[in-house]
Amino acid sequence: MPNPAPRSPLLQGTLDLLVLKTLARGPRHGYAIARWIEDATDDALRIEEGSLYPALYRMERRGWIDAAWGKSEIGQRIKVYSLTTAGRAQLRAESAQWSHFTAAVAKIVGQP
Amino acid sequence: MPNPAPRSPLLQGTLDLLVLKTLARGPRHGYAIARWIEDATDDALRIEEGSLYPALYRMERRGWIDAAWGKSEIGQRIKVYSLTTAGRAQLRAESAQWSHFTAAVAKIVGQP
DNA sequence: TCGAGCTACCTTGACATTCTAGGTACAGCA
DNA sequence: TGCTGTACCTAGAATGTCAAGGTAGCTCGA
Repeated sequence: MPNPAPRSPLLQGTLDLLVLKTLARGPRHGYAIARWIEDATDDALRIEEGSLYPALYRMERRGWIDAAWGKSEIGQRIKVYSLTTAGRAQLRAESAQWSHFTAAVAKIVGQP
Repeated sequence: MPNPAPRSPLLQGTLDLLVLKTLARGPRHGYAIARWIEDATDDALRIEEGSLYPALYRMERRGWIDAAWGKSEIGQRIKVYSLTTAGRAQLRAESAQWSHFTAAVAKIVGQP
């Protein structure tokens, strides 16, 4: 008896790349990063907060991003993230890896 | 102190698609599926046996593939997998999902 | 003034998947 | 005889994502 299929976790391993690339356009706070990615992809990519904040924490721990507390225009406390030099290198590496990977998948998937 | 980065798990969620697509070319046994994917991608994709066999078992349980014991040309016992009708539908669905997803990522990643 | 709704952050626990590292068995060959 | 390659399998650990909760403060309308 076939079990139902859960939604497939394609985002796995790509979230870091997306966040790094978003921060490459300039510093942003967490919530804004998620909103920007969703907007830029017409909601094709939805970033859950339960994935985002652990990811940001992880990347900070690895030295790819820096965090600084600040205030939004309306006075809310926000945590602003920016790319470090190591983060920039990581972005290049993950970018290359991503295109390498998709090219390989295309060799299998992209044919009759 | 920055921690080292482990290799990122890009394959996550894509293995099923790769296996389904491989089986769409005709029945194959597990080991041969892995070899074929590695060959077709010039070793860009490496399929570990510890990932492959659980994945095959999973997909069989979900009714996407059928398994049958057989013998290789040199008399080794092999387990030959083939796509079911449900598997063919799943392949179409995952294919569509994959191109949808990569297109969305490209919107973020693929620009200056 | 009270509450609803939004921004913004965070955490816990469950879950799925992959990988490492083992294991078995047998065939062919040196 | 022992090595290499084919072929299958599994246990345990690690990783990452998600659902679902929570906090706090601001704005705006009733």
